[in-house]
Amino acid sequence: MERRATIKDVAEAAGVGVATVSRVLSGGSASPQTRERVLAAAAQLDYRPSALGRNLRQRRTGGMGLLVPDLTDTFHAQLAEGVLAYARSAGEHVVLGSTAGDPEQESELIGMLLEQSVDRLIAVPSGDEETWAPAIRAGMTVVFADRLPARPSSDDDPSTTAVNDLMLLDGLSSAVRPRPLDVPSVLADDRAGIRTAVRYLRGLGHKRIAFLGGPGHDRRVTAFREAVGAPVDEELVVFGTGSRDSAYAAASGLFQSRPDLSAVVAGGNVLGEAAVLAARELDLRVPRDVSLVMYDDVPWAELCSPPLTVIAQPGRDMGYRAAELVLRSGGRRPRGVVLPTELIIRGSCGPHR
Amino acid sequence: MERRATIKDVAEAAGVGVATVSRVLSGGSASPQTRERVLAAAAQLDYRPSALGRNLRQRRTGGMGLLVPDLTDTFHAQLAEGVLAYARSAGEHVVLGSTAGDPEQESELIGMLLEQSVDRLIAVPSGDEETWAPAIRAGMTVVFADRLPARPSSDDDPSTTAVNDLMLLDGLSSAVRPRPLDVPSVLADDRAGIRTAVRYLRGLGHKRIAFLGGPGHDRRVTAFREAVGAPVDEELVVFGTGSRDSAYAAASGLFQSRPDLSAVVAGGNVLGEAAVLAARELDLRVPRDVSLVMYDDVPWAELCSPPLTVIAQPGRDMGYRAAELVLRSGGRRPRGVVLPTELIIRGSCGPHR
DNA sequence: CTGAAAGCGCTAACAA
DNA sequence: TTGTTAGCGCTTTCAG
Repeated sequence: MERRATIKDVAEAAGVGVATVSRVLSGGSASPQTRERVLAAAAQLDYRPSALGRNLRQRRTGGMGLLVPDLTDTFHAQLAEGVLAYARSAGEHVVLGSTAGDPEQESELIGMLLEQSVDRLIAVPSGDEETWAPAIRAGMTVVFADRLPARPSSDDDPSTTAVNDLMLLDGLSSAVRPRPLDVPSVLADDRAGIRTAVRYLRGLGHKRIAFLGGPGHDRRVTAFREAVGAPVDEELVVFGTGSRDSAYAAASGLFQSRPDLSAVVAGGNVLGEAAVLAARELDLRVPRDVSLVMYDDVPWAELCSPPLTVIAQPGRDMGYRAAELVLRSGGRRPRGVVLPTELIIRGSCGPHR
Repeated sequence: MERRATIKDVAEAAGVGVATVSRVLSGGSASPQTRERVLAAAAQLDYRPSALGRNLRQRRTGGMGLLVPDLTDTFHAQLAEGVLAYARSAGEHVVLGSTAGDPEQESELIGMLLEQSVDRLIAVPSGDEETWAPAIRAGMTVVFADRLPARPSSDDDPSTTAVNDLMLLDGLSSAVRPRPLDVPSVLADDRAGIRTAVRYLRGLGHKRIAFLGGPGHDRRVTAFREAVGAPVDEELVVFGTGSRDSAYAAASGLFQSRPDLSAVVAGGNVLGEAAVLAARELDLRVPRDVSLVMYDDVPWAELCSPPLTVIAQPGRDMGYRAAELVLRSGGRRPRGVVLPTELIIRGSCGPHR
């Protein structure tokens, strides 16, 4: 690798000082002729400013980090494409990490980004607020996408609720709970999406509607409970851990333990996939025996027979907006964004029989 | 963002010189007690060495770049997951770019990586060898995955074939063609995969087998032609440009213009998707009216009715191996790797009728 | 075994 | 408008 030209080389070639080169190249003021000469010299030497020097000087790497649980989940891929699209238009780079939904890996990746001085980060979080506190404390600009980190359970670690004698108690509550992270986010309107789906199924005559959830689907479950109304049949609310296998296990278990259910709402495309597979395996026909609506619109939803009715969320847009937020938050702390979902009716839901 | 501790802070706290801290932290030699004190001070200050300083000093950013055409193509997502997995295990980071199959964007991204001094790059290339020459010349270690850049067409630019009077002609051929890029690669055994698929279809009695290709599928088309044997019915070999729309158009056009075809081999999962959609739209039943085998095994292949027969290539492994290659090529120029494919027979192929 | 010092390439004061 | 200079945080000779 032959040494690349440095700013010094350009300065010499143009017969000016390095500062002038820097100025010209970053659009500062300079006399037309100086500018001309610098530009010529730079072109001549095929000069490309090194981000290394600049980064060190400015104590920060440009670009942004992007942390998702799993790229083979098409929704995350869509989100990533959105982020990349905005980043490209802004001339910034993206450092990608995939966490497998594991808070520990997430922490490590945050640490890695910190080490690289990447101080902007978009994440589909897996860990809870405790996982994320270090990043915030370190001064990273963080934007959450698709979901928020869980509040740490208040009785998780009793020792933290013990009175610390150096701590100024404001006498409000005995359980001292940190206040929620103040981080902007780009979310889909899960509540509306789920509600619409449940109402749709209700309108079709379904009474026993199940919810198949995964990690990070808390807001969706809550919306589901709310939409079906009390009393909620808790056996009809089941969870996988994020992997395709566990999603399949959850779906299959659900179908087998509650053959009386007539519809299921899958909280994400991996769970929807599992539901279709499990139903087929158990010889349940969709929608004859069971109606299915899946969160996430993905290209293959249309390939199923029948094509899947879905709650579409704009994955790509969400990524795009998140990147926009994380790059343009100039000191301000913009509040998050909630994007609309849409119920796309295809063929996987039928009347209750 | 409160200033992070620097190596200097640690040195002071430990009462040693910065060089000593550097040595201890990178496993150099030091007396046990010195080491102890440095480690203690570092822990105490929560010191994390900044990659910025190190990078500048070593004139290179660690990590690697990864360029793929489109992450929502599940194969690329699998590949990316493989790369990320190896990178994580090696403690390296990954800068991701998506090119949309556009050589120009690819060039820009290469430029961006060069600017960041990322000198290792894994790519599913879209541009031809000319696009890639700059990266190689700049001294990047590149590894191609899934496919190789096309050789530039020799009659592309007639001026390059003119005799340059400063050029030493070795008198071999009049058309001076640059020799192929010497870049290691991780490929699937396309030839075997396609051949197996074609033989399988032949065995089922199919005579008019079509190939639905996309950008970068040259090796697959060649294998296809070879497998079906001369004379090849050229109307049965059609291409999309990479987008889902164009894939659909190609598939639909193929089915409509040649209703006599009885089987199609899709060169990638996006094309397979398009074929399924187009067939359904035209009321062609799979496999009754047309048999389909798709390159790439993706989770949704099993969701189709009937489940798709596929030529599986190990996307994740390919990414993993590529990352391994790009990181461990210590000066050596390892030859590439070819991984086996597997024909997974599901339900989308039937006997010719 | 350890420390002092010289940069890596760049930008931002500060002077001229 | 320009040039000079002082670092950013780190590694790495080179002396001691």
